[in-house]
Amino acid sequence: MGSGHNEWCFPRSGGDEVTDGFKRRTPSRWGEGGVLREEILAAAARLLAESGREGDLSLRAVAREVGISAPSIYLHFEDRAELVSTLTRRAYERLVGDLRAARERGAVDGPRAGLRAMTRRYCALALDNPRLYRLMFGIERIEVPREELASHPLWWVAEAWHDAVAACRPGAAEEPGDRRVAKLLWFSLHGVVAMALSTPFQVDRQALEEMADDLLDLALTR
Amino acid sequence: MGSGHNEWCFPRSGGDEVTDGFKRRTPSRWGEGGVLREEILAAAARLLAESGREGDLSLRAVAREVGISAPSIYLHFEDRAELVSTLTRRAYERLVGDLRAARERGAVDGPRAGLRAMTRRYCALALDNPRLYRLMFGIERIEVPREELASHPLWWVAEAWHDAVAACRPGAAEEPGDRRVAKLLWFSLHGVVAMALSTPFQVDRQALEEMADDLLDLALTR
DNA sequence: TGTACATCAGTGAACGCGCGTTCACTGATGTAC
DNA sequence: TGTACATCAGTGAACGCGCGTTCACTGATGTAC
Repeated sequence: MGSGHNEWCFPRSGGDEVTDGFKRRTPSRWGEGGVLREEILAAAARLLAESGREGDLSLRAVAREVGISAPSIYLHFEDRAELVSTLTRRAYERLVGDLRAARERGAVDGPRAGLRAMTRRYCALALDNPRLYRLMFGIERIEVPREELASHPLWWVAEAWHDAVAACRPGAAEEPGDRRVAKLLWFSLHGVVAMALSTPFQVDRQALEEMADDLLDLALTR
Repeated sequence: MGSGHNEWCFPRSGGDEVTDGFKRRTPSRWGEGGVLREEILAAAARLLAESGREGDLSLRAVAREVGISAPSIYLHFEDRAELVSTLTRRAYERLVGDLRAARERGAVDGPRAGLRAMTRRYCALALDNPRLYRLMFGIERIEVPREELASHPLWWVAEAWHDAVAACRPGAAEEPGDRRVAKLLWFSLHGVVAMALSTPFQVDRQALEEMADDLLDLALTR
């Protein structure tokens, strides 16, 4: 179904099942404890991608998926909350990186082509990683704690959009206008994507991209 | 904070605490069992409005809120799922009714004013009932069972938008165009509203309405 | 009008479950002398 | 080179919790005769 290269989850390691006789995971070498930390994050990402929302992601399930005991997770994360927040933060980082890279590639044909490429990439990533998209934008947390407001990773995403939009509107000086347009474009795009994911309306990849193109035209025209 | 008339939740009955000595709820009269059913739904709506997502809404909490024992709920609902689905279905019904009513009131100044009124109402309802809005549109269920697809209440909402948009574009004949525009408008509006609710970006009522107006202009222009 | 009985609305106690987290432990890997 | 010890990575058993659901019950309200 998917072309594959858009997927953010990690392949299962797989070799472990063969050595089923071992009860214990052979401990990492000294100083290599970090390896397990990554395995845990990968397993959590896999579970999330396969089914469920953040709320359904349990420490015990993650431990099962990795093949370790549940308490082992506490060697690498303070608690469940830290695991989840690490997962989300990485998702945002990766998203922003991907968006910027896509824009850069597209921008060889001009800033507008760059923005368009970014828009398409956004759609593709959302369609290919629906649960991860929901984790980031699914209105999971209606109230964000005050102290997180300023440093919230969503601002990085906002910046990426702003940069891409500003490049298309060289009528400089009026920066607030750029911000406004960028917000409108991104938010609208989010709406289209979110509705496409929540499914009753069948929106295939092509229809989604058409709507995205429409939005882009509307936002930049006039 | 809120003006009040937009809120969909129900006031707590309140009198019960006084008669704290009673252990048992005095049973309803014969044939009046339905009363408790409504109380249960109201309590569930209240809990949902005050905090939490659908997943956090537990039968036991609802029972506590109503002041009855947990098993009593089974006299009125098959199981938890039926309670929740009843709640959601009503939310959709109410939403559609409200949107149509708002449009009708606004339409005395023409179809476009009607659509505009509907748009504003949509924003207001979402802002005043964020959890309920999330219950309806929060991408809670990424995969909807096939058999629910055709009869999903979201289609009612889609119809309401389509009707309102079609009235503004008397260039009849091209019905697919209307559908397309209606979808784009609604989905975009959803995106703006959803982002406003998920908070890191402070979008107040006025900013939200401005963005909504922009979307309306963009969707209907050209 | 009185009495036996059916019906209805609601209850307390208990079930088994998976969860996050804590605790005292095991055993391999490294270091000091 | 050998031995005692510190350190590190990971574990099994147990805790208390709230949950959805089932069960046999209670007691008031109505009906039949």
